[in-house]
Amino acid sequence: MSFKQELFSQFARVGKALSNGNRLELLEFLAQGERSVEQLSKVAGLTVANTSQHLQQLRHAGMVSCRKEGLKVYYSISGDDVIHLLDALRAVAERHVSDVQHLVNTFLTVKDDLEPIPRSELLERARDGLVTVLDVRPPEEYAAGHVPGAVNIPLQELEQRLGELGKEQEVVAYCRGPHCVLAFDAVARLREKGMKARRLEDGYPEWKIAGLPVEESQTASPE
Amino acid sequence: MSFKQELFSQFARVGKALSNGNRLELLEFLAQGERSVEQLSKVAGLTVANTSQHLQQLRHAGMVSCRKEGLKVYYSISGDDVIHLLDALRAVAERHVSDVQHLVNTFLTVKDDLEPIPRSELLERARDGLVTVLDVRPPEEYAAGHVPGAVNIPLQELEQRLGELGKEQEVVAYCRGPHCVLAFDAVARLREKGMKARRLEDGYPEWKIAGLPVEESQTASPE
DNA sequence: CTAGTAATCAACTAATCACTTGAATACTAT
DNA sequence: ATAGTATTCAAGTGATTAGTTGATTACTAG
Repeated sequence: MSFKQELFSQFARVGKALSNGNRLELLEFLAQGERSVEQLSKVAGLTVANTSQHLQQLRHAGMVSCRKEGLKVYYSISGDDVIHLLDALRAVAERHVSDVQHLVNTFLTVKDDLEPIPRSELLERARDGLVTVLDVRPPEEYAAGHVPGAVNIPLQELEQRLGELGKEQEVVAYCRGPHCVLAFDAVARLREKGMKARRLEDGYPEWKIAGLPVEESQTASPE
Repeated sequence: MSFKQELFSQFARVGKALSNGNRLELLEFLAQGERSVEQLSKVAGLTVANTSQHLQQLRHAGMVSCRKEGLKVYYSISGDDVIHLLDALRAVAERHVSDVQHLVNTFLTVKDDLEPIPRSELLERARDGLVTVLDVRPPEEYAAGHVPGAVNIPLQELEQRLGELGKEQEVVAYCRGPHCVLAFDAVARLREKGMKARRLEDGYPEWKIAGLPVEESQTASPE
């Protein structure tokens, strides 16, 4: 029954795509929207050639697709099922691998205080002016699409631009996904300054997939 | 930001667990219920030592847990989220990796005729006596739990025991999971004999997770 | 205590993988 | 054409992985 083995090794090809930390990081960035090879290589801290190789593996596993436009090649996640797969992977890692829990716990000062706010709640509370929505991703990613009304302050600039956020107002921060550290970090820093801050559950890709409204800036890269 | 890298490599550990065909096969068997190392090694066609090593990797990734009883060590899937992860993996592989589709297509004579029947439909149609439910897994797995009223005829015996299935009655076959070949094979053979046969969507683990009723025989291995 | 069984461990080989480097391709602008 | 840029290809190296084999541990039955 060689058919069986063939089949399992095809599945394993998808598994292999998930077996490397750098590839998972690339996938997390790609979950934001399409990106060029160069952008991805910078953000993941890899050489361009290496990034290209990883992307090709992901493409062979059917997880990303690419589109050539002029000189640049834009890669993107090839379907919502891939995002679901990534979330399922995260769920298992988070629930079972105690090291992950430990990492998250030690990174955050107080865990229980950091309950994320559900997506469903955010929209109405933002509309009522009860919270300020803070997008801590880099401007390019913000431009490509963000939660309506969100203020964009990249993490590096947070300390200087604290004034832009109301001292009393509760801040809800979000970033790339449920385990992107940016929002965790932002919340931790805001809390250090004595501000009320929470994290949005998950991140922008999940928000978008959930069918909630998004806003795009004019400088956005083409979708 | 070494925290980020740590985190991604923890996720990658789970990904690595999914990166080998034999491990995926072991997981599929484990999705049926708990199994001893020896059972698993036989069914996957691996040596006991090698099986043990794979199982330990899975355990490190938090995907399976084990329980020692006397001489034997019984492994089992450590949570429903693991089954969801496996399904998400399958979904991506199936949808995107054209080779898988090709494999499935060539293996089955006519694809469009082989639409699986949804779980929800099966129960009522079986109750009304419209279909015969056929479990083509080995007797041990059948004994450990099966769809109520299902007839157990392992694939090898199918040809001889054809008489047990009504000639006119439609047969719905199921096995271990959405891509276990047993049910595909059974349907193909029954159709060759001119019988009406379809596959149940997914397999037994998904049935059980969906909270649908199951039946257990007295010879079942402990759950 | 002894023999026997289930599982794991330890040491090893062949294969695969991640990453680097330098060259090649594909496209754009001058 | 020519130079310049983004990406891919090809070849090589060190690290990791899959699987084999034989020894070792943990337990049971006589």
